[in-house]
Amino acid sequence: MTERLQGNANPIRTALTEGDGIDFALIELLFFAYRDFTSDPDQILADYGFGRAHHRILHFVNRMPGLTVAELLDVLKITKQSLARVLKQLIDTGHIIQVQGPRDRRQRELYPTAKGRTLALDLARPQSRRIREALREAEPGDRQTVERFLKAMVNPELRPQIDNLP
Amino acid sequence: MTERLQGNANPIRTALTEGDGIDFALIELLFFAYRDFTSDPDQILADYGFGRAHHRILHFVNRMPGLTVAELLDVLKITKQSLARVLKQLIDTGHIIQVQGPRDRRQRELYPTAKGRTLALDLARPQSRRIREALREAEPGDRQTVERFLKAMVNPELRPQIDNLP
DNA sequence: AAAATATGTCAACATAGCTGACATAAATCC
DNA sequence: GGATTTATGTCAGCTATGTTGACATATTTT
Repeated sequence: MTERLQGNANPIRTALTEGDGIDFALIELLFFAYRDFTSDPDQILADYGFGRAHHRILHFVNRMPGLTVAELLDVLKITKQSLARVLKQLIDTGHIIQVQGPRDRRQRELYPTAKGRTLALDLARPQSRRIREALREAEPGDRQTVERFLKAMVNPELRPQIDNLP
Repeated sequence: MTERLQGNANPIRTALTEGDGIDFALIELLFFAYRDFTSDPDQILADYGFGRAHHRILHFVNRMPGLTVAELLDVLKITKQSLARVLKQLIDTGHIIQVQGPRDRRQRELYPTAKGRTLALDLARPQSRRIREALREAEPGDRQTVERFLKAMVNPELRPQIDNLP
């Protein structure tokens, strides 16, 4: 009665395994795959003093040129204050430019410059190469299987975001 | 000659597409899938005042009970100072306990407590459920296709880390 | 006994997120 | 046409998680 006053502090020496009803294999594969997938662009970004946040903004501005600040916030799911700092840097360095909305002049349409387009491609290339390598020995239908799985991992209400891309 | 003194600042109005030789479909699917995959545990962690860093530590301590601090640093690829702060919180809250290494008494073996095991399971369950749902209408071989793809996305030299898990 | 190793700790710093409050210009509503 | 709403920007302060560098302690190895 005198021991373990604040809860059971005994070490558990057995490992959690698939036997516990959890799909650890895929949980861990997703973790490791994403870690290395993002490491490629991270190295390039470091040369510019940029981070992953810059990458995401640059990516979507290149994929959806002319999108507004509000639309970008919706895709990234961050606050405008958080976006502002990073976006400002991309504008100051001439990777992105803002154009006043033609219909609604309150809006700021975001476009890449030639410089921003080049960087976006430089960042995407090693990621695309990694994917190509990973699929090199895959069977014909495998690519679509992977696509279907990843899409099914996305919240249903957010899947339209994916379909809206070119 | 007077305009555009500092580089071409013209907006590019065309979108980057698959036609540019980049696998945007899978790049974006990985981004969205991972974003939502991590959102499940993030909500639970917030109740404890924990973040993703706590989750990763707790996960691997539960999957490899008795691993040393050095081994954990190797898996997580962070500095010991960064680990220390978060690990200390998990120890102070009774989720993890340290045991002096039996052979080498400099080492600290890390074990989950019953409380830490419970939380690890609570965090893994929604992720596992999401994966199960995503595979619900998959064909028999599809799971292995996805596993093979994700593993192939990991840096070759780091794949042994995956094989070392139970 | 000396050197190397495993861990812990202190201090200072950077990035990228957050909340809350407030400002401005433009569009919309009545 | 005045009031309200909307899109964006900005200031200030806070948090989480990472970094580097320096140094301390205990223990093992040489």
